[in-house]
Amino acid sequence: MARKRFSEMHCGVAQALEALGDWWTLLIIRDAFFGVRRFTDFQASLGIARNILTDRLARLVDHGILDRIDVGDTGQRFEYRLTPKGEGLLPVLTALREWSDDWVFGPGREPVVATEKATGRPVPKMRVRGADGRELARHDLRIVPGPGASTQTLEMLARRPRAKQARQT
Amino acid sequence: MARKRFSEMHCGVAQALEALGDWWTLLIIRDAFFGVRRFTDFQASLGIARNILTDRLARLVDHGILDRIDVGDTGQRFEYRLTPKGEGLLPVLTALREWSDDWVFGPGREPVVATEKATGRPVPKMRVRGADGRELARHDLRIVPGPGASTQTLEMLARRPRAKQARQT
DNA sequence: CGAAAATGGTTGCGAAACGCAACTATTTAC
DNA sequence: GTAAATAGTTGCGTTTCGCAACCATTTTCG
Repeated sequence: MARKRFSEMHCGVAQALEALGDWWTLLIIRDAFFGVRRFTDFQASLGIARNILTDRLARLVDHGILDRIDVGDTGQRFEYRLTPKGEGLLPVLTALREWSDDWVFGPGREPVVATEKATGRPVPKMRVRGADGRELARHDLRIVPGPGASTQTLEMLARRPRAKQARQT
Repeated sequence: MARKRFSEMHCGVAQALEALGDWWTLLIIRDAFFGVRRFTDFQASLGIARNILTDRLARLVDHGILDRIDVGDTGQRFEYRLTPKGEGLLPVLTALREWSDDWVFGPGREPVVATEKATGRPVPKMRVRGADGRELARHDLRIVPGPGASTQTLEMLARRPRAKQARQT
């Protein structure tokens, strides 16, 4: 058994990772956001092996992230298009891109910039913000059980993690 | 050759994926955000194989996302802690969790909820917003070359993707 | 109409990655 | 001083991945 499945983990991050499958998946979705729809175009754009691409596309269709529709007039010819669920991944892709803009490329070295089509102005960076609009950092947050919390979730949240400071209580 | 490397792709999403490596990596980081710091605790929390955990932690340290620090008073005892670069992943984790809240669990079934420590109120969902604060969807965005654009980037952006509509020009 | 190219895959093979269990070497607790 | 905890490493068998070759339709072009 090579890959462990995350589906049984009752955690949003794990569930998202389960659906997105592996790294190729997000690159496929990125291409889909750019307007790529055809098998051959994904393959040429990403350089992914064809059998893997077949598998990933099928998995994305199973998860309701892409639709596979026959656009052939007489015979069949397929296109893969983002569903609303797939389009909902825009914040995920944006967060990933902005993170590498900040921490991999660095300011002034961004390979691409997102702008508003209407105004041409750059899109401000996405941040976690409170109800008052102020940016929140890790320690400003408290994760509490939600309406769908399982016992597994509860015990995970109850666990007080050890750290060096708390060694001699 | 099993895994293809994304490092040579001049794309922010690909670069982020390169650094984050594979799915375990983000779960490790999620645990780190929850306060987990010890090898054994990561292992117990995730159920990850120990050799894989060793590899992933080392890779995260190489990428500057975690620091491995010796907290031993006499001998050595290690802890892995998020660096600022690692803490910068908060929007990525948040976007993933919110996506599965919206599309996997559904409203009213969220396993966990992020609240503001100061007020106790739930943290509003993160969205891509324009300068005027309005939410932007996929088609409101235009991706243009940034200051660090390579020829590879330019030709990718120049490519007009085929779609069924454009078949008979 | 007929040949060639494009499209959208599937199959087989070798290499790399993964999961599991066992083992090890320090360090800490009792 | 012995036992347990910590932080790994090693070996082995299974799974997945990348590559190249192959295949069945469908479309294009002369």
